[in-house]
Amino acid sequence: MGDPTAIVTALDRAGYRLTEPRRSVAALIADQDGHFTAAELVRDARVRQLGVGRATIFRTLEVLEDLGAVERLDLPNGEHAYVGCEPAHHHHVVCSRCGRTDEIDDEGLRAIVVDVARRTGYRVDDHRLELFGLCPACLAPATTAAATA
Amino acid sequence: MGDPTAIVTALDRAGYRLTEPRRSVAALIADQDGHFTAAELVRDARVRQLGVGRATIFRTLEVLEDLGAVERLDLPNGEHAYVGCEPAHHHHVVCSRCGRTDEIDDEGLRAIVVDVARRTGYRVDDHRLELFGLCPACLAPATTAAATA
DNA sequence: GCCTCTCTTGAGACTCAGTCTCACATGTGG
DNA sequence: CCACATGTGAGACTGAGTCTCAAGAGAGGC
Repeated sequence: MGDPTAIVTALDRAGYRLTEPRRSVAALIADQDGHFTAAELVRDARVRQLGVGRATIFRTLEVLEDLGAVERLDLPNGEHAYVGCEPAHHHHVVCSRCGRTDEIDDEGLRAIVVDVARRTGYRVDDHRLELFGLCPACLAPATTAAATA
Repeated sequence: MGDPTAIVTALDRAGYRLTEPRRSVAALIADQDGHFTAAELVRDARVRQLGVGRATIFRTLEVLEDLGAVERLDLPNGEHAYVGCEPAHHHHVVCSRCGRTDEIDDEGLRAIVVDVARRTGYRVDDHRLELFGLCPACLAPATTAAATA
């Protein structure tokens, strides 16, 4: 599906070595649909016989998160998942059924943050917004079924 | 600090038995300042020699979360924490230094959710917003120090 | 007050994510 | 093409959270 190049160049630009395992992880991530967990990458790597160790996958994800090439989500069930994404501040809508994610921008939220800061007296440094629901594709059969029933 | 009664009555109303261990957990929670982790409750329980098992603490937290008497937070470092709170939909600002949390209401967010749904085509069923920063109390010495320096 | 029945509990085994260590391998700049 | 810092894999380790199961204890009925 995706193209690992963006991840690889991000690593390169940040001064990390372009090692074989890192390229493999980049390729695995580029191939994910929607969000994915570290465990899934580990499994995929094993299936494809890439010979990439567990520790390396965790380490690479950590690096990529620092670089903003990947973002971490906290799913409602408590799992930690990741999504490959553009390195700019933004948020995600996550499909609870198929795991697809879309990025949403920050706009309206900024006003809320400012307002909350004013009302509570906190200095707000960081925030996280995650929306969960059904994506259009998963929604379609549901509505059709409802109409048919 | 807090009063465990609210938690106890919430359990009662929902038809759960008011057992000694549950009362203990309610008391522990009421005594927490700001957010707390399951591990902290376990430690506190051991320190106070309450004789409440680990499993019970996890189970009670789960029940209380269902009842909305407690809400789960995902801290930026990946830890799962809880806050005792009113059983109504809302969000939290969390102090990164002292762990204090304040509730913030939903208002402005609703508009964002609707807007995102319209633009992405998702049906948004659930959302989570968490703000992180410094509370007024932790902010005060920082600004004072800055002014002095 | 006490009995019974069901819900709840504690201990500890278990699972699984994530981290750490350390000897070995490999990019990269010179 | 060499040297050496950086990165890697195996596997031990940690700690959160779950599960099981026999034993314990609320709560309603008598």
